Amino acid sequence: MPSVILAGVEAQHNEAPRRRGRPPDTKSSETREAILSGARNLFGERGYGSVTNKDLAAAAGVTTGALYHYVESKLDLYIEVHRDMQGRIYGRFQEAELSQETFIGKLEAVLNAAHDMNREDPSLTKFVGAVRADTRRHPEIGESLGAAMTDRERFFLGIVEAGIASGEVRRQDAALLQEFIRLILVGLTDGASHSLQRQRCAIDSVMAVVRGDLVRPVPKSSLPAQHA
Amino acid sequence: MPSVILAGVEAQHNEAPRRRGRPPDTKSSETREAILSGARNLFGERGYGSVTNKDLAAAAGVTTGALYHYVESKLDLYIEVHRDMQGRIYGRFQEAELSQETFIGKLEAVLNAAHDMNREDPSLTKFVGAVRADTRRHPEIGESLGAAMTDRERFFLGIVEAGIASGEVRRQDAALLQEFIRLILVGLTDGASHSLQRQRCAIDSVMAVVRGDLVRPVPKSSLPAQHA
Amino acid sequence: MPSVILAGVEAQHNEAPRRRGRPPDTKSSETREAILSGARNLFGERGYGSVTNKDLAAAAGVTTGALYHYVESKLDLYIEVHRDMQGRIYGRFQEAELSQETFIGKLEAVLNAAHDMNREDPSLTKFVGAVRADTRRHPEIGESLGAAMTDRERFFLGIVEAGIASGEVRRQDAALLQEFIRLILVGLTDGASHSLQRQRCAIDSVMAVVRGDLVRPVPKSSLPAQHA
Amino acid sequence: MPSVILAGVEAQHNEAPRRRGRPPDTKSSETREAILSGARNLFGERGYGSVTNKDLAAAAGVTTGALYHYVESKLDLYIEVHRDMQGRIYGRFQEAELSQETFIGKLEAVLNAAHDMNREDPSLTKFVGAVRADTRRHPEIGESLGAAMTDRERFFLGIVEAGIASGEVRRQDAALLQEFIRLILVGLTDGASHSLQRQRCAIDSVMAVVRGDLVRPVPKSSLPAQHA
DNA sequence: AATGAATGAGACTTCATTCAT
DNA sequence: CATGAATGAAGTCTCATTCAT
Repeated sequence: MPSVILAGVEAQHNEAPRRRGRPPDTKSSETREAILSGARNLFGERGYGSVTNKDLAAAAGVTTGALYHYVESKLDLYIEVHRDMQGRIYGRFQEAELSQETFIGKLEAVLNAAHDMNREDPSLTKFVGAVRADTRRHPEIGESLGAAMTDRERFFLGIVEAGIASGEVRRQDAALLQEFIRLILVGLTDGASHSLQRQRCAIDSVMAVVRGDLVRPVPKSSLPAQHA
Repeated sequence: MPSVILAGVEAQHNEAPRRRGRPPDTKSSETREAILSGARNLFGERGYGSVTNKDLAAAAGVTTGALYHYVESKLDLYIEVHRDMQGRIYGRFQEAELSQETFIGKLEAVLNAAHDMNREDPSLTKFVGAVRADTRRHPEIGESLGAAMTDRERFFLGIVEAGIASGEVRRQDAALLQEFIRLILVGLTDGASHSLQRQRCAIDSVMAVVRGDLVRPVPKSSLPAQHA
Repeated sequence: MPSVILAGVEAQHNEAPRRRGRPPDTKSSETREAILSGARNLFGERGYGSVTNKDLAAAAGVTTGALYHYVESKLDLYIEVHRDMQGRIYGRFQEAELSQETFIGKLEAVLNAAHDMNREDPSLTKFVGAVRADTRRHPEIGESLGAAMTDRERFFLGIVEAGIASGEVRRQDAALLQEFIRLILVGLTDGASHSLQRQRCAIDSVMAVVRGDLVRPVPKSSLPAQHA
Repeated sequence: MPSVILAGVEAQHNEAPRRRGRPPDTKSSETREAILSGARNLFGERGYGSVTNKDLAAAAGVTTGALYHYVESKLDLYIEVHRDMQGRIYGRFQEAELSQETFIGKLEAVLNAAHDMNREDPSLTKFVGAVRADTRRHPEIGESLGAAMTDRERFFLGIVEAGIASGEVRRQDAALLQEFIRLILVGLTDGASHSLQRQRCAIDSVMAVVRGDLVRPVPKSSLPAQHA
């Protein structure tokens, strides 16, 4: 997590007498952190177009002019937030995925990890949920994001492969399953992220359906009695 | 001069600057249709905030001022499009739902109906997909939409109830299942609506998973999934 | 006063069977009357700039397009109303003036006539009160009104002359007195016209002051006022 | 680049298109002063509705956007100008009033003070004269002005009371006299403020009439005025 | 590094007027 | 005579961005 970007200028003086060890976090890097964090929040909540530079500045506790010391434009800030977000998320996802061996296990582990992160910092999930719409509404974003967006695809493709290897999934169903995952991912971020409880419930429902626990097709006769 | 619906295409300009006053051969109802249709397209594609009055006027083949003969404001136009959309969709959905008796049958029939409608007029589905984000980004929309938004909930609750009656679903799973439906609906409209083929595939994947055909848990040696 | 307010719906048939004698007032002339009357009201209440053509049309029970059958423009309508107003007022004023012989008598008679007219049709007085401001705010009006505005001056100059003839006023005070009349006229139309009661009171106060009944300078120990 | 106050004069354009960003040597307080002053001028001359943002900006030597650094809206600017005006006027009025003891003395002192202020800065008086019409034409103004408008009433009520105390006025005539003052005030601001000379003359005429010097009723043979 | 005054482009909206019907 | 759809110009306001300080 890169710390730097001191934009050439050193912090002019160290308030306190220099202590040993790690040099003090420059004020600059704190401001940068505040800007990114505030932006993630606002973008996630209201989307790129509805957030003004003034909002962004206020959320970071600076003025609009100051923003331009840290980013080149509002668009650039959005891209920065996106990059930062991806770094945070995929580490956790990878870790979760590796802890399990079956498709179902990996899927559940990853969804749980996503939920944990949502609990720790909801702005992250909300931002992810906003990206799709923003990309469609503001073509500049899609262009600037470029390849960054296919990472997710690759990641979940890996999980599907694990399911094939374990025998849970037939090779010919891979494409279908991947589509399904894409689908629930959209639902989980765009739709269910604004309430922790709701997201928890949604994840559980997905896992139940995937396990075949939620719906049992009635075999022959149309309306039989309740099953046990 | 309606005719259009070329949405966004400036069209080939009848070089001569239009005279003032009422153009020949206009029919109010056609223009109104052109405005609604163009707006549905644009809103669905780029969202409320990114579509300008100029865009809307151009898509309907009129000037921005003319818009205000038909609606009171841009917001009002959005609401109008929404109302129109609901009328179109729910008739079809109800019809589809009634044609089947099981939960799975009803679900599939409704999703297929949605897909058919998407094929007939993609702007409808795209608009539906845009509404959620727009509502979050522009509070005025949520306020004006009011109760109109809960209709969907009620409709799908009915389907779940049918599943309980038929024995496919346990009563205690109703809430979970409803959450699942919400989820895939979001995924199907927000995420998969921009490509017919993709949406078809997504619907199939959902039905396959729901039927238990897509994933078969390996019975014996599966590592237990941890839970946060 | 014009039947109407059916806004858009034609009177389908002339209720009563045609009577003999004078040909019926064409609908046209009734409409014209309605337009002038409605305009006088609106202009008097809100001023030229704040009244829209739509307001004017609605007040007359027609559509904006119809307005242009009767006047050439909004400005033209204003001028028309003004001309109509002057015709109505100065007949009454002249009559009142001629009924008295002294300056005080004439002044009171005229102010009373003004008050009577205000009672009969307040829109007239309100319109008069609005003209000054409108003229200043919209130079086109002043230009179109042209000489029409000096009529008032001439009229009141005549009354002052009568005061000189009767011995109530010294010739060298003529200019001063005319200025005074101008002043109270402004006050009586611009300021006091919106409440009949108030206008009555204002007129009485003016007459009382002019008669010397309202304020009696204290003869002996008054600090001399500075300034001429 | 403020400096100006040329109100309405486009000034001689420094041919080169202005660069973006903050111009050199700006002082916020000067610009604010220029905006208020220019607005007072324009509003006073043409009224709220006829003055555009572009006019206001040009009069202050800035662009329309810059206006919104200082006020929240055109309406807000109007209110601000009004507040500023009241502050300036009532100090002077109070001072003038306290310098005299009789009703006539106080009245003359106050009117003279008004005239002096008109000479020093005519925009002030013109603005006062415009307020009544603006309030009637634009209800928002009346609402925003709120209590600020009754101050004048209170002030002149005080002068009338002084007249009662000094014996110049009978208690039962108080209401009548107050109405008279209201009347001449309207006449003096709305009607006579656009020419210094005229206003001087109008004030003199009022004082002469109040003193009983201008009109002497002919004692014996006066025809009685009729009354409606 | 930070401020905040200022710009300029463009958004939404209103309105007098025109004109085919 | 009357309608009302439509125009086009103008008005109020917003906002990303720049730049002197």
